[in-house]
Amino acid sequence: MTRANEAWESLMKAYAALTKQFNAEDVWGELTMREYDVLYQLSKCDSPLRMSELNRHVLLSQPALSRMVDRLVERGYLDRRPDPGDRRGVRLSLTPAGRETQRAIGLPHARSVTRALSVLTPEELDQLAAITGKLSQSEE
Amino acid sequence: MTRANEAWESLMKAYAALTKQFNAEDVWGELTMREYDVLYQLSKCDSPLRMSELNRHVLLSQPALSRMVDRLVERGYLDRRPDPGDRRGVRLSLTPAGRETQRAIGLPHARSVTRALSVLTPEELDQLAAITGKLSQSEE
DNA sequence: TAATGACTTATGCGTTTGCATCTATCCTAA
DNA sequence: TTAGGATAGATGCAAACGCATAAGTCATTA
Repeated sequence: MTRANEAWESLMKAYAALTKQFNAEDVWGELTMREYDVLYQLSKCDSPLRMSELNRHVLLSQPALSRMVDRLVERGYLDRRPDPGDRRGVRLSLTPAGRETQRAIGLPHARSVTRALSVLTPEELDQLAAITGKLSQSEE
Repeated sequence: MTRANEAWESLMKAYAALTKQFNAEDVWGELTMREYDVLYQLSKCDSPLRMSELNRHVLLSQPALSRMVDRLVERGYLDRRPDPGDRRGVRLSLTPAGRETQRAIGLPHARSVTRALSVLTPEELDQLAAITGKLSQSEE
């Protein structure tokens, strides 16, 4: 077992443990965690996002994301309109209700995250962010 | 945005990017990545594992795991038998075919992992393993 | 400008998932 | 010993998923 494999296994284990814990918390309201993730990704952009771009940040297949967006539009959280510059594509953004819902869930969830990671020192948090940042960057 | 939240987001992003990359590689044969994970977890234990114990290591709901085990038993990868000490429970282990399949997939996959994490120095790999280890430990 | 191939999103379809619940067994204490 | 609650795993069912592919648009080149 190489160092790299141990590190990856440990990362997966931490991801699974934390994800399960966050999922079990009673903060998600009318959304699933995956749906919240879509709203969160959109909340970070002020200009509308392309489906394909959003798909890069979400752990879902393209068809699954397409249908999840369907449902979120239907339910009034998302605005989907044709991209004027490229008629193949769409531009996605949060509706006011979507933004509101994202905030309402994001606040308590952010507190859970802070609490769960409070076993790490500030230095360790910085190291973790730096190292994982390096990993996702190398994929592009 | 606190340090903790930045670290968690960066961890999620790295997990998503790497998972997608590994999933796209042509090493999984007749298994999905999730199924492989079950076989891998079992390959690490020499004594049979309880379903509930296995469930702690896998990112699946209890019913979903129960049925996935069903299918893996059906397909000849897993052996499921009643636990003699607790008649509510079952004891899961790999069949020879299951062990063989796990190895056949595990080898090339481990190489992919090594390659993907080769952007990190040995020190960074150790730090990553230590920090994420601390995170999953604090959940127990 | 017409043809070819790449790209973006949507849809058909069979499989898998999660939630709620059920059954069976275990454990504790009256 | 037996009633009540906890725990382990399985099952019914609707919702969501991934794979393969379709439909529409763009970009290149002949």
